[in-house]
Amino acid sequence: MKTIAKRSEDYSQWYQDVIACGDLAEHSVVRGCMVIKPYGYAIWEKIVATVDGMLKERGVKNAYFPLFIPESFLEKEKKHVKGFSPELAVVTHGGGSKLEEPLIVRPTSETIIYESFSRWIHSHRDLPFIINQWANVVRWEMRPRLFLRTTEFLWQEGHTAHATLDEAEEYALMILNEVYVRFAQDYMAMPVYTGQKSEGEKFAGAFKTFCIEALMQDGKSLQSGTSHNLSDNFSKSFNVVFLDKDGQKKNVFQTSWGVSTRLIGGLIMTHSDDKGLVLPPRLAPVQVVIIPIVKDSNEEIFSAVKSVAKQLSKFSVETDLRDNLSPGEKYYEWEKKGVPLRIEIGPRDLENKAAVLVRRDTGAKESCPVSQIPKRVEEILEDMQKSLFAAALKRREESNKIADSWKEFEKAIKQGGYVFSYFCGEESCEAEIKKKTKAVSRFLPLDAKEEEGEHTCIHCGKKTAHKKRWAFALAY
RNA sequence: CGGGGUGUCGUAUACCGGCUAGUACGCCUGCUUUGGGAGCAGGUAGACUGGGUUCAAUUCCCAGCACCCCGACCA
Repeated sequence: MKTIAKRSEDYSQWYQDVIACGDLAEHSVVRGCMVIKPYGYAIWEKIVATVDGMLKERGVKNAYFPLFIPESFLEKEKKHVKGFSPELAVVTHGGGSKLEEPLIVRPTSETIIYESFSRWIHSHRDLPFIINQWANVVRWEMRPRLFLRTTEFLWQEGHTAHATLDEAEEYALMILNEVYVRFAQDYMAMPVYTGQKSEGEKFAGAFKTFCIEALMQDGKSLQSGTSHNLSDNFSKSFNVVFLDKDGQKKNVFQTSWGVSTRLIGGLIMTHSDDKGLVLPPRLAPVQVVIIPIVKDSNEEIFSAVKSVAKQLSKFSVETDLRDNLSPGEKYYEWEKKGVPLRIEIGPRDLENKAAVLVRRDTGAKESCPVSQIPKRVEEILEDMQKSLFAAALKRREESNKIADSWKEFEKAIKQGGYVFSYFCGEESCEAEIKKKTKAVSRFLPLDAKEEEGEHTCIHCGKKTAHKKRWAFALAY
């Protein structure tokens, strides 16, 4: 039987074991690519349904653009192509002959979408223009890891055009705060910081990159979603112009934003334990599993199981009636799959007109009268959703550190978690910090208060531009 | 892409320059079982790929590929 490594002993192995034992995904025969198995894909489908719903509530419309992008398109935005060229997959042949112009398998779709924007947008009346697509993208990453960094991954990418820079910024932040933060915290139960990326860390071609960032159980940070204010960087290259109210032709200001299958990696590393996957109730493909404990009177037990399942029809319920497995084996199996709540019904319970409810996160067991089950299930799932978030938040807060000297900084980074320090923001300085500590700046917190006075960079000692401390951490 | 490591049934492993590649778990069939990884019986399935050395290669050598770890890259 495949066993799960302990987090404390081999975190990386633990991560892979949780995925294998949870039956989420496996490596494909193609380098760096994964096969997302039905149970793992069901989680993704829940993510898609929820995020898509949140976007649509905000007036976002879905569309679909080609997988292939002419090479010349990428080259139109210099920083963009420079940032992405090392990781591109290029198609040189099609239909048995060499292509006139190579096609890039999209690593992201700004270029091909903005070519369409240039033909679709004419007037200030067309703005804001808002499009999203759910798609696969390909980035030839050097070091793939299931869900966290795969050669091909699934995501949504939203693209907008606005009349002004301020409006673009506002929109980028709206998506970040109202969609990504809320989804991460309310559905994934994963606490996130919002922040702005440094020059060195921002998206290739962006004016500003905003992010949500979450702390994993091994003390590393995971960028879990991004929202970019692209300013008019791309609209100049792709000639996306509109006739403004004042009769002037102007370039649009743009945003792009995305979350990907990486979220599943974040979900795993936020909640799961040494027994396997732990899923927040709101994203669990199976929220409740009912396991009969069969003695002689099978029929009676089975009908009790079915009747309880029927009462719980508003939840995703699975009844495990397999007769070749002992109850214990079923417990282990569903625990590895992270099912939030297990209900056991056996002869003893039948006598008491009750069932045993067992929570996945705490292992707490309780006997519950049959008539109360729907209410209790609802309460427990809600409580679990909240307490998973609270536990993750507590873990993050307890590992947060402030460092105002280099010595403190080096020590704090080694301990894991976020380290908050003043920082000049310069790329060269950041590169040196990385060389010395392996840590990089993760973000300049959006909601932190500015502190009066002059501040100097933790590393180079230069006066800082911002009156806030940056968050540094080891990162995925 | 640089440095290191690993490739044996689905998983974990054993042995071996030569004989039918062994074991456990899994899986399949049947019966008996079922309150935390059940029992019996029968069955299924394997040397990453390609070259080389050799009378003989899963074993030794080389290359490729894949995975893992450390860097650089990254949602």
